[in-house]
Amino acid sequence: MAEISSGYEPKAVEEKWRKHWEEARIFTPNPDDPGEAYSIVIPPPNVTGALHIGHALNLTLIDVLCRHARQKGKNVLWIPGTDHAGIATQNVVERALKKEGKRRQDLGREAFIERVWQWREEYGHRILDQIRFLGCSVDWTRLRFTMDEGLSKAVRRVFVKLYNEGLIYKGDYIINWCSRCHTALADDEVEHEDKKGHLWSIRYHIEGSDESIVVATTRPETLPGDTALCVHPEDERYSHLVGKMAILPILGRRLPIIADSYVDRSFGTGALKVTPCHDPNDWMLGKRHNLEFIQVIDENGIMKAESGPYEGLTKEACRERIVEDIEKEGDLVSVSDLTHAVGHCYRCHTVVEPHVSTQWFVATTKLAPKARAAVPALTKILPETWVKTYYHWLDTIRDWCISRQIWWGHRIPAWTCEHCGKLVVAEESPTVCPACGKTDLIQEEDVLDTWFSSSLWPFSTMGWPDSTKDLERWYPTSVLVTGFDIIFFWVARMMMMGQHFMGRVPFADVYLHALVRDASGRKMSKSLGNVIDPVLMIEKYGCDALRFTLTAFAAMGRDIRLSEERIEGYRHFVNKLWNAARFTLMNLGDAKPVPCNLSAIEGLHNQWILHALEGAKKDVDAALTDYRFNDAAQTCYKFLWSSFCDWYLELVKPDMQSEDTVVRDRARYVLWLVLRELLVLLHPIMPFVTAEIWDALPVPDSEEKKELACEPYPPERPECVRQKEADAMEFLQGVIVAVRTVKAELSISPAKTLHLMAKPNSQEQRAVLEENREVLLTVARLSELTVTDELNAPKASASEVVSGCQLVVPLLGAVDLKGELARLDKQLGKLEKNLESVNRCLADQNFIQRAQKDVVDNKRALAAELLDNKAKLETMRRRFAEAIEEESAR
RNA sequence: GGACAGUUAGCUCAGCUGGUGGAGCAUCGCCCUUACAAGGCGGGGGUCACAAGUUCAAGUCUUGUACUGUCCACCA
Repeated sequence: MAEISSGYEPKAVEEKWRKHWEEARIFTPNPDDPGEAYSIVIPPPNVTGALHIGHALNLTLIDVLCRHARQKGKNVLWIPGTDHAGIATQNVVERALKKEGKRRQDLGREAFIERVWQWREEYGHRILDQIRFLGCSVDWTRLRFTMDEGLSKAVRRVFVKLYNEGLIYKGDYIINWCSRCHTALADDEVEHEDKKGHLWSIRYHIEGSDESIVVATTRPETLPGDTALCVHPEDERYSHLVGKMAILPILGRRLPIIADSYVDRSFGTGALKVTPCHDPNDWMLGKRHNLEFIQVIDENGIMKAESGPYEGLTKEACRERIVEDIEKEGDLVSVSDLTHAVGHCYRCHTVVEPHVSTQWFVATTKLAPKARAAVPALTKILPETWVKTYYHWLDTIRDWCISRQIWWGHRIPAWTCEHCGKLVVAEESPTVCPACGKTDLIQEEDVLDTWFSSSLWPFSTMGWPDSTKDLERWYPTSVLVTGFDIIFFWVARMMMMGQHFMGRVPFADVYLHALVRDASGRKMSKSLGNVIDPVLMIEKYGCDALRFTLTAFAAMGRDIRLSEERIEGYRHFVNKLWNAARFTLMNLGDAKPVPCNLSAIEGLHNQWILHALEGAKKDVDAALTDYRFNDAAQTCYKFLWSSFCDWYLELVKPDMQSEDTVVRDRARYVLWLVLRELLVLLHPIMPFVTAEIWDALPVPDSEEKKELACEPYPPERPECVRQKEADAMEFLQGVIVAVRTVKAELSISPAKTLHLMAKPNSQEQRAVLEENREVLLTVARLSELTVTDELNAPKASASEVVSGCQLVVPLLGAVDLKGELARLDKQLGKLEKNLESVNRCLADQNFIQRAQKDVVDNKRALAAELLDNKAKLETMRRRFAEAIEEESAR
């Protein structure tokens, strides 16, 4: 296919390659394949999810890494999969049920779970399709789901082992309860948000005395659950009351007054009511002081019988009533405004209620130290700024509440014998009680926290607990790429589980990427209406444009402010590549490229572009190795646009017109080679457009055509590194720019051809100008080029100095001479300023003596050059001023 | 209350080990030059948040201040 259309149209192209990659199973590696192992597990998106921009960033970066690793000859495995997302998925299905007027309880557990599986069958592939849509080079044959059979087996194995080791236990504890989701939540599933509320000060009378203690509370509805008052042991205001009894308002119960240094004397009245069942700190106080535990709010947020007259009220209604009642009794001392942090469920945003109940826990306090010690020795966290956060979390970790009172998830493999009360924890359902031999075994109702199965992901996806070839070949994984928002939920827990069960950390590197925000830096959210839908962006601008944008903005440790305009902007880049390819194909015609000896290649422009390509190859490789995605993208961008398109394609045009077939074939070959290697560099970032162009590109007879996705990274070509020629090219470019500048600033039409006279500063410059005469005439649009040592230019000439080479363009006809004078003055002004600062430096003896020698030498050379330029320009200015006088004299 | 980041051109951001401040977009001027108007060429625009310190030399290193943002935390 040597013909491609003039504007790049992504849709059909993408469709074609997506299908091809999957069908050809290009990304399905074999453990026996050669090459260093390289593996990544996908951060499994929720099965209920739709691709959002954060996924798009995450997946793009992983795909860039995987494709690049493949190019470097590694044996790459990228495992895709989804997470069953317990609470989220259950919520979705419950909502669907609600439309039918049913609750999950109406169906019963089994039927409900059946229903969830059905739902997953029907809708669960959406997110997978979107991963496909993004062009991810995952191995679809190894697709996993956190609830599939293998992973369930892994979960049970882990649970039982941890239980037997005493690292999983069951106990009463105050946990975070979401009364809407009807389940316990782990500490990090609670989001704290500052809310405006009130602080009520309530008087508690002291038994057998006229005295009273005023305490402040933000939650008066918990008052019926009070079982003590607490003050600081050294607080003189209250010390005489410690040990006495206070009377609970309204209910009249007697409350001991205790002392504990936990109390902050300076806050409120320095006295505190203790409600052990409804506040985590009070719970701690209750345990420490052996207080009574009275639960007054139930798991639905309704007041229990223990709350006496308030039984049956919602906790909100109860709050109002209690405040009213206390006020009536005259014990409401004051009400003030207070802003304080209130916990919300991270799934449904309902206010979380501390709740005492029996739950299962993983003793993460025991597993944490090893996971901490692994960083950075065994696992490197990048950017490093997150290491401290990781440490801090592990240092202050509490045991992990893993039981959830929902139905969708891995059911806890524990059974209680109804007869003897024996608790049996086993991988397979026991048929008889090992203690009494009876068969009345009831399984735990609760399921495990979704993150429990996620924490096993790096090895469970590779087939653990079986010993598989995949595990042997690809565990531990090379790198985990994920957002920093799940460093605790997921990363730290995978570290603990990986170390405990595999004996090795699950990944060598952890790369934490930024959050994608909107153009003004706000989080993207549906309610703000500022979400950018990646699927829509792909449809509008093409997948490559989106991918390139995300890569270009993925600077380490910095959030990304994304807007649609940016994606639109990078679409231009994709199109630029497309058109550069069109130019190349057009000029190759039907001819196949004929390789020539690169170490002896002629033509400054050829030498230069090959030299620049070597630099780009090195830079891109180094950048991707260091996870500097933005640098890799930037290098490609600059090389393609600024070097290849802006210069090389223009410089090579005369060659293409040349009668000399040697010149022409040589240029064709270089053009072909540079484009080809550039396609390889860009392919990890923009897989589609590059694959399409690659496909259209002919190969020399000596080569077999492969597909781009399987093409290795281009080899280094030391023979193409030519610094001297690159410098010469820079000079030539300077000359061309000078001519253009003169035209533009003096309002001479770019189409107007001019006579350029040049007085070179050296033999090298002379040679460069002479040897590139054709290029100069074409690209700088000259009518004539005179290279001379004797400048016999008319006084009315524009002039420039480039690297000491004097350039003069006679100005004929209707040119504004004053304009040139102004231009020269501006140039001279700039020179003057530079020279001054350089001279100031050189005049400083301290600098001369203490600075490094080469720095001083460079400065001196610079000063000399500036001085030379200045002298030359001043001469020209003088002559020019005379020309103007002569003009006006006429 | 702790911890961490950020502050560079109108906007979004690069600037590695200190040595005359960069890119993209936007803006202005000129061009439909046979790959590309989703383009080409050229120009303008910055006491690098503020202050002190180290140094011959600071956007770059140190400390402090201000503002912005994020995360963690049991202030009732």
